[in-house]
Amino acid sequence: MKEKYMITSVKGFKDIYGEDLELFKTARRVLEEIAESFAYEDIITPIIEYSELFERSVGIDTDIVEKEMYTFIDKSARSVTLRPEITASVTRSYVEHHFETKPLPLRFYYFGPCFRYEKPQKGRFRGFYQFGVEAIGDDSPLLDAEVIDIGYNIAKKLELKNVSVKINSIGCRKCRAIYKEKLKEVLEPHYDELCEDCKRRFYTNPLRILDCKKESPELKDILPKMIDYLCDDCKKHFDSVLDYLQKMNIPFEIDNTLVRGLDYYTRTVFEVISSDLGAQNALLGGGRYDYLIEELGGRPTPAVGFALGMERLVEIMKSQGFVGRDKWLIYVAYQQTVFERAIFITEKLRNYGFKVFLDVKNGSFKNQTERSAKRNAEFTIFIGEEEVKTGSVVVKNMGTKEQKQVNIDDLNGFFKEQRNV
RNA sequence: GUGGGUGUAGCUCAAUGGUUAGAGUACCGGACUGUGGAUCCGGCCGUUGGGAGUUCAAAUCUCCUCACCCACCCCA
Repeated sequence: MKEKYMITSVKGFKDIYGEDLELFKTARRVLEEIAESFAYEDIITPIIEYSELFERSVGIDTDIVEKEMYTFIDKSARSVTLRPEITASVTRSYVEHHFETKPLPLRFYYFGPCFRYEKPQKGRFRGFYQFGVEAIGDDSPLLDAEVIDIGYNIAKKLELKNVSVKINSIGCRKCRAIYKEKLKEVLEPHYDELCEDCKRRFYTNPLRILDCKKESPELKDILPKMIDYLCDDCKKHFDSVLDYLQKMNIPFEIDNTLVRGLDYYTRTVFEVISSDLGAQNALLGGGRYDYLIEELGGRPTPAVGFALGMERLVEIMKSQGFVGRDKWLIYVAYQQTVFERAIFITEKLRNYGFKVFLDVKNGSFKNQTERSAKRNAEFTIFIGEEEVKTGSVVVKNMGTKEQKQVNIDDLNGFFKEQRNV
């Protein structure tokens, strides 16, 4: 009871257990099934990488690299980092193992923990799990649409309410550079009207001013739209992605203010957002990253993907009353005098594949029935001297309170049948 | 890094600056060895997050600090 010296989990890191873990596991299973159904292949990469990987991929000027990485010097004096995201690792792996010699595009999905040293709040932690997909080696707009389709299917399969798909194009390095200049040109006369954050953004990342919530609508109205500045190829690509989405019956909203904070994105960017998430409303986010592979030393290779926050997904499922609890449990109540029969039947049922609870406490049947109820068992089976004589057990359905005598040899069939009801 | 909110028993919460900080719930035991989470009785549970100060007297007032939550920034 003395908690003075209690050691807690590290700030921003959480234990996952109980109901949350059930949802977590259910979600993970569904995500992987969907990715597999799109013929994506699993890949596991290390949770630690040389720091340079993220500096070159995520971008040296981004918040993630500037102040959020768990970076340290290992015993051979190399700078290593706990991964803040996984796309960089997958592309590193692609280059390192010469995956370009395989039939392209390659399609991967991944799942694992990530680390960012941030101030925790709703939907944001220092240790969190990401699921994601990456399709590498083709610039077809159909591949963009396919990746978005996976994201949309996740929401559909898990019956998520209040979610929507937002999409935008931020162009390639040619047209985005032109757009940035134009944006600054228009903003310059209004520099003094900008909020403190935007004054900084004006120099670091002017695109960010687009989605600032503080700026006046009048100012935003005069800002040029990226779509109007896309080069012919980017425009064609974006229109084609939208066309595919329509043909695939995926509802979406074009959001001209959608820009993303990682440097590697090009052309298509998208998010699936939920109103159940608070300020951190993005369930998943991603886009195209056509320059990343060559940035990491590979030959120029276009790619597209997204990452999804598991904790956020679980949060949505919880707020929508999703039940993931596996309640299938048989509680064995027995009289102490027939323990041997009880343990025999228990093991038999376990071998049949059922989840069987054998209490270490014995007590009266009343007592044991109470314990069974507290454990949320679906069934209680009673084994006493009478049952031993007749070679049967009494099975009680704890939900309906019905009970019936079942011959020991019929138990497997009986419970199999119950499970299918 | 910057703001705001909250810290009292495992959990949910009480307690005008004034007895030994209390309830409910959970847990354990008994009533109770052939059937439901009940009821009754009993037990266990606190350096009031931590530290300093004001005061005859602090859970309560002041300051500092820590933790959690929420928001900004940014992101999954």
